[in-house]
Amino acid sequence: MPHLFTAARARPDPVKRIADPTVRRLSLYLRFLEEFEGAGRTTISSGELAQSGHTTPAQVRKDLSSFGSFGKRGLGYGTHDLVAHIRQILGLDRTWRLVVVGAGRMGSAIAQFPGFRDRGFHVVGIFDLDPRRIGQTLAGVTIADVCHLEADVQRLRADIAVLALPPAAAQSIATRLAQAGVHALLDFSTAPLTVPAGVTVRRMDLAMELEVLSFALTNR
Amino acid sequence: MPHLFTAARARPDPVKRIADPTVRRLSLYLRFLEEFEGAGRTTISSGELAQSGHTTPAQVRKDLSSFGSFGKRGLGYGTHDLVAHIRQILGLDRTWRLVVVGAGRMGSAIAQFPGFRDRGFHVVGIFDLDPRRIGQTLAGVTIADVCHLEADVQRLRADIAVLALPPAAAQSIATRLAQAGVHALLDFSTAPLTVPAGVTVRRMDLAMELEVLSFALTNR
DNA sequence: TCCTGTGAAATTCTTCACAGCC
DNA sequence: GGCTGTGAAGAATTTCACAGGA
Repeated sequence: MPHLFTAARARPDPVKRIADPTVRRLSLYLRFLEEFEGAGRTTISSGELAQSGHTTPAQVRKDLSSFGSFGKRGLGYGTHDLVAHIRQILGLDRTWRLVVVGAGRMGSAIAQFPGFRDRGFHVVGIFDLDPRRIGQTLAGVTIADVCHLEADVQRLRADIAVLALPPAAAQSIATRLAQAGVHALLDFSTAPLTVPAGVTVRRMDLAMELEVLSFALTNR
Repeated sequence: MPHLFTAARARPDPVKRIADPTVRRLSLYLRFLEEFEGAGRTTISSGELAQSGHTTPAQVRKDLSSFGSFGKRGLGYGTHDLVAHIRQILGLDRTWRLVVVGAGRMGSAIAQFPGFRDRGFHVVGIFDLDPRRIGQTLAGVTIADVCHLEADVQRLRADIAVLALPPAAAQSIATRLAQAGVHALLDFSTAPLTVPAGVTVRRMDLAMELEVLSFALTNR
């Protein structure tokens, strides 16, 4: 069956072939490490990281070992050091230019999400269809008309787009963004998108998560 | 290592032991089925469902077969029939009472999310700390003071709580909710929560998803 | 002694392939 | 002929367990 998300198939190994769950955990570890670092801890063991992230020490070590040997035996990992490594692995040693498409309640909340800017994600554009919204300012950015999406996205050199749209509109916007060279989409709408190879999509599906909770409550 | 989410361990088998990815896909299938049903289709094959959900026919059949034999060989699945079955499996043949804790931008957007009510998730309570917000009305619900959270949650008979709070506040609220008898949490804050056994937590972590995209863009 | 790094084992999840029924 | 249901095979991910360095 044609699997339409052929995303990270291009080269077989930047280092090996990293599983998605591993990447997600790295992101978690990073947050704890930053906390630990802020608290003045200079080293941390896989066990401590595991506890913070609700996982196991072996998992932590495996995750990190896909990228190199960052720890010292008998001691643990140097906090500062490991922060730097993980930031580099995740590509957080630079800033990313974000656009938000859809300036409704959800889009507005996302655009103003605290902790975007400080983590290197800069909202450089916000788009909407509604003439009453266009021209308003949100998080220091003026809402633009979605009709020049392609040109604006290229001019703004956007790396990532966040879609906060009604499901009916999401697919067409996704296609336009992909065509305009945006290779990463975060989709808050409820319909899964079909995108060209080379474009990565992550879904934030509120309804789905609630339904999983409903299942859990029903079958416990 | 003590794995703190011992949630669905209680009984070994309501029907078998359903994997999380399976449940998520069921939720997806349901949405497509409803669309198909709305379009007047009376039957659908595993191949068609697979295409909508970016998966394979075999996967669809396996997912469904964990719960019973709903299809007819040579024909496919009866659309209406399968909708009813999946709704029942997911526990969507009833309504769920939701509270939203945190009425900031994100909390407000969530509380007013379209398609909650029509999918059986009724927002029955909204809570905040800020005296300026308390007393305001959102989606027909008056924002209440978080200080009587426990009593209110019990009075409202809340099943599920959505947390849209700063990470620092999330853990304490989660603990209070669990104690008040809420067994399902949807957490939009960035810190993973530790909860008593029997409570299910789902995370919606915006920052993590962006970091996964950052990784994908960096390593392709 | 403490804790990392890592092959090997165990487990979980997906795909295959085919018997069975319409 | 077409499509489901499912055991068996295969792939991916997690856990184990232990060698090896600080």
